[in-house]
Amino acid sequence: MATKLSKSFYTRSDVTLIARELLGKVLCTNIEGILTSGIIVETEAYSQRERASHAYGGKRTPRTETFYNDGGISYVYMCYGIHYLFNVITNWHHTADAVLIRAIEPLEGKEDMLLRRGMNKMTHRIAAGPGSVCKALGIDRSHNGLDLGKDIWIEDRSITYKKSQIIASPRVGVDYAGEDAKLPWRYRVKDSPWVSKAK
DNA sequence: CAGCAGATTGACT
DNA sequence: GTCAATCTGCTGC
Repeated sequence: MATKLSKSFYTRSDVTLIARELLGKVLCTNIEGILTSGIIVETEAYSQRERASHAYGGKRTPRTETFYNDGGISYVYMCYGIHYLFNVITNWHHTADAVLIRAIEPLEGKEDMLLRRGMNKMTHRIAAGPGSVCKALGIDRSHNGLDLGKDIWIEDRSITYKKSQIIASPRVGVDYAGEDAKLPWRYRVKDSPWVSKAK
């Protein structure tokens, strides 16, 4: 049984709750006629209340405009000039919260993921890490600010993890955020070989 | 308008 | 373990 998550899933106010609930959901893309999908096994929460977010303190710049929409749309941006990172905007249009998808376990379209990644056999690194996820699923800047539903969407296939299987830890790569860098807003599935390397 | 730093990755010493 | 790759958008002059 596969159901697309409804808008009301994303517009709730507790971004860390949404980040946790997204574990086990299935991220699907249909880009250039190629269907690929995978179970979300690692996420991070970002809120305008803390400095690690681009939209900290409600800051508005051309790049963060996407945050100020209702939940349920995509936020894709380029980092280090090389990698795309895929986020889901949550909360309502006055609050700039988002969940970063960091790792998936491939389901459909594995061959195409390998092709996009330039790999010839399936390894646990195929979509471990936010840049890798985007590359494997074919997500790029043109998918920024889209409603989740047509090219990119998330399904509930009744996969759930127990609380004891979900590990919360500090986020990586956000040291510049000072004290906020210590918030345990990174969530991953315990013992999953598909998550990115823990630091 | 120039300079800089970044929610990363993968190749190399 | 260390470091370069490479582009966008923000900050400051």
